[in-house]
Amino acid sequence: MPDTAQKQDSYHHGDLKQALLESGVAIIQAEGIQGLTLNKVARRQGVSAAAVYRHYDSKEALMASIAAQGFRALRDALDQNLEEPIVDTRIFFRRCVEAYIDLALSRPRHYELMFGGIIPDQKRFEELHEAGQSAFQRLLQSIRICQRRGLFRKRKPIIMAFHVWSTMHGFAMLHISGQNPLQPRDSADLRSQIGVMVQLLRRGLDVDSGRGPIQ
Amino acid sequence: MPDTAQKQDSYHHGDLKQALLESGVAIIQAEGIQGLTLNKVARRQGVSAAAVYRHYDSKEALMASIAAQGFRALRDALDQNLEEPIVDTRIFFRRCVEAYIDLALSRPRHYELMFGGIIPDQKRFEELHEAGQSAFQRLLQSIRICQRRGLFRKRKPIIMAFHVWSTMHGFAMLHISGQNPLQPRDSADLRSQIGVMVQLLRRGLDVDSGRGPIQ
DNA sequence: CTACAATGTTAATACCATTAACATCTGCAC
DNA sequence: GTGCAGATGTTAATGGTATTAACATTGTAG
Repeated sequence: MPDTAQKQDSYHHGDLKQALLESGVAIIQAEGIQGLTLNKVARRQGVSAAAVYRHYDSKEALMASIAAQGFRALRDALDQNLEEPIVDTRIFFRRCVEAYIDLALSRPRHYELMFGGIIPDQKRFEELHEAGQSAFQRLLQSIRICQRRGLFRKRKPIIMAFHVWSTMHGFAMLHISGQNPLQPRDSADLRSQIGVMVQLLRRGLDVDSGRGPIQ
Repeated sequence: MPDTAQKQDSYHHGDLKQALLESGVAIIQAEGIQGLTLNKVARRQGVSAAAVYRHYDSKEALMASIAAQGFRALRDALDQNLEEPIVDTRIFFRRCVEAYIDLALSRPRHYELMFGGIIPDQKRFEELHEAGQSAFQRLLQSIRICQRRGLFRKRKPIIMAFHVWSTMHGFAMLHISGQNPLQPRDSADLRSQIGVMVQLLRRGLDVDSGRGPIQ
């Protein structure tokens, strides 16, 4: 039997918890949040709906796990960028933003679950809260690198990180919900639009170039 | 009978459509999107659940109307700022951003309904689509004013407007969902955080000050 | 081997959205 | 005014939903 231990024709499933999570992700991608149903998730694994409750306290708890998985994917995407050797800081920053947006747009329904307010008090779910924090930590670290390498001013990095995050998140969310007024036709179009965002962000955050203090 | 015609003890309600909408808004504010139920909306008006279907095709259609109402409120907030005499363009822009954020944070659950992906294909609902467009138009106009008055560069205003919108929207959404890492304690704290955002946005968009072309 | 914990099952409950069939009211043609 | 048509309510039914309780099977620690 391969790594992912699975039993055939057995009363017990093997690793139902993980399997349910994967089914949940698949359903959300295919049918959106409204389409996610415990019955459907269970049926997909050939199991009764009540079986879900042996692994998740509620539908909400399952959704929280699905959302957490999304945050971990976000963290990994940023990590991957952090691991590559940095030759040009501007390119490093651009890749950071691209990694975020690409991930969000590649699984739009999943992203909506993470941020759409479907799960009210995210802090109630330990796993979800941690995953969210860890993703933000990677962004924070990326910002610090941009500061250290002289691309950004040396103000409180957490403030800058939140600003970058806001912009990326707003872009992703508006685009996903069909409210991007620029309506990019192809992926090259989208990429250049991301380029503009990166440029405007960078101008906002870059080192002072002969400008006086603000206001 | 006064303007808003209402009948007492009558089989017919008077203006049930509008009343249902208001109930829906109230429920969402109080209990969140999950708490919105046709039964509850109807009960609140002392009417059967089926009565709702005389005015809205589906629960989704009611939610679309509620969301549209939110977009109109957004439009009105921006309009109000546009109507005031502009003495300082920087202050005008700051007030524009403040108006947006204040409105979003004053009715967070409502805002989530508008943008959280709960209503999948917003363009299916004429009223909703129009309301969204009209709100964006006001933002666009505000940006044009900032350009005309020399605060912003004279690039395509739609690009700048979308960037500003992304940032404001991301800020509002992250804050609402409890993911603002700065955790402002009071409204003064929040206001200064908005101030930072405005400043960073403005730096990104302002007229070139001795900088060469980018990249 | 045996008892127990883990992990499945079925069946029941209460709520939900939606629809069909029926009831009442309002307004308009006459 | 009379009466009819359409608008706007009603109740009752259907099928789906989350959740729980009571029961069944299995893996495993002793």
